[in-house]
Amino acid sequence: MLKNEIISDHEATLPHHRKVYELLRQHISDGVFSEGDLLPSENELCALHKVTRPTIRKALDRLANEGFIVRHQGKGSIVKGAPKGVGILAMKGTTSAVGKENLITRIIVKPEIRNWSEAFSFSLTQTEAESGCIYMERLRLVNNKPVFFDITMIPNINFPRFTSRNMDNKSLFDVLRKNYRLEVKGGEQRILAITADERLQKYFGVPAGHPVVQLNRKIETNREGIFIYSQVFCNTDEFVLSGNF
Amino acid sequence: MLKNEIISDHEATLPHHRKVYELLRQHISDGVFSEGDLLPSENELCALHKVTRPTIRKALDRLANEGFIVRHQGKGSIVKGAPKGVGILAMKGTTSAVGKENLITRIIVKPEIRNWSEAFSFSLTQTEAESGCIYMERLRLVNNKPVFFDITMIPNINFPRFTSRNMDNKSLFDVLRKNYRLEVKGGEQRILAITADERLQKYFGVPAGHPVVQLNRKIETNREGIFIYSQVFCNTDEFVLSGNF
DNA sequence: AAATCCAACTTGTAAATACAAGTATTCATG
DNA sequence: CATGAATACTTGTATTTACAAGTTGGATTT
Repeated sequence: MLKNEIISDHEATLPHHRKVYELLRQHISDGVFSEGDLLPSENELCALHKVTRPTIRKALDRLANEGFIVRHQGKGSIVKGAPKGVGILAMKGTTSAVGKENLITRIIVKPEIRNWSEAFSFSLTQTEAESGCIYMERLRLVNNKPVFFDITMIPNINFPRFTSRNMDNKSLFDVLRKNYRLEVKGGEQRILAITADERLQKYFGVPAGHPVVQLNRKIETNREGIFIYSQVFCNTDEFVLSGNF
Repeated sequence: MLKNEIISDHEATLPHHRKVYELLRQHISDGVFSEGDLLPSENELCALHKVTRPTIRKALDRLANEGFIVRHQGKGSIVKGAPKGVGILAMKGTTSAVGKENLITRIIVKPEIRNWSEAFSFSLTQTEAESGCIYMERLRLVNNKPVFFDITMIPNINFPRFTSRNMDNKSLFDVLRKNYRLEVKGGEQRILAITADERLQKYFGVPAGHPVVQLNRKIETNREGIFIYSQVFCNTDEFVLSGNF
């Protein structure tokens, strides 16, 4: 395995099945394979990545489990497209389809170390309360219209260079997964309807009394006792929150 | 493998890893193992079920993935307890815990055969549109305060005596599952915030302009092409919509 | 007595192999 | 030409073997 020696640190330590998973997932997301396409057969992937079938199958197992592909015995693995919203609500236009190119993220408060003020309506564990948190605020615009305003808080446990990372176009979860091996598993969410306060009126450009969806989420990760807390406000005038379950 | 020969048909056809999974899952649900317990080690399970480690690991993989257990390298697999809510939003009080005894369902419109007016924001398949639908409206009260108002529409495909069933205290899904073998799998939901119209003002006892969560859901079933459509309005003043994902 | 090391666990990764079962194509036969 | 059988794929299941890596507890040493 000469090749591994020249690969950067955090990638070299990834097990093979994981690397194959990441690559295929990337390719599906990037559209190298599109919906309905037949993935290369397991044996072809074996030859490609120079690993054995159990290793490839482990990668495909996960892709199938997460809804990226559907496997058919005797036929092959068919690309399903987007991941099943892992409970993370995606947005869906009521008028026209919205591609990724129309989504702009504007950072209101860049990631910075803070003390926990509160975790919305959720209670913190002691270890979380003791360490500070990384705090950020973002505004998401679709077709140049502000739709989401979200506040995210992550326990401050050894994320080197995190606050200096450029988060503009990357998904926060992607950064955490690829660079820090922090994987989102699931969580709890609470939904309520409120009327826009002054700040939301300003961000969304809506009058007082305008109804807004508020979403409080406590998201589990693969690290024991580490949760990501996020509060999302959504102006559902033109775009509704949409998700699979 | 003498043992397998005397096992009933549908169990005999299950692969080993699946049988081990089902058994362990049952044992966790039944409390044979309780939360925090250490599961038997993989090698012990191998000996117990007379299979090899990869087979056992495949069963444990799934249990871990579904949240029944958490695995720790060098330590063992720890029982986590209940399965995660499958995304169906339950309600959670902001003030005090709410038991089931405080939930009352009031039927506004008893199940009746109608033509499809519309499936909220979802599009209907042709077969659905051709057959009529079973329509019902319900109001749910928690501690005698109205919290949910929901409209449910089900394709009218051979549900004998359905419209004459008493739905007062039974869950709609339970009736469908037990009497008609129609099982709910998952689905798509769209969430938006609105202000209460006259009807909701009346039902919820709120003033005009009051924010309300609206939930449009298209729910998949085990029967191909058969979906249940439901529209839920929720007054989140005292109770918020809460769910796991 | 306390600290250290080591051995005996645990789960994680990976290979090589074999056969079963489902699907699609090809080719021979009617 | 149409039908059906053979065959060359595909994924599914399962074993065997080997070593890596994390955890625990006991024995040894200081």
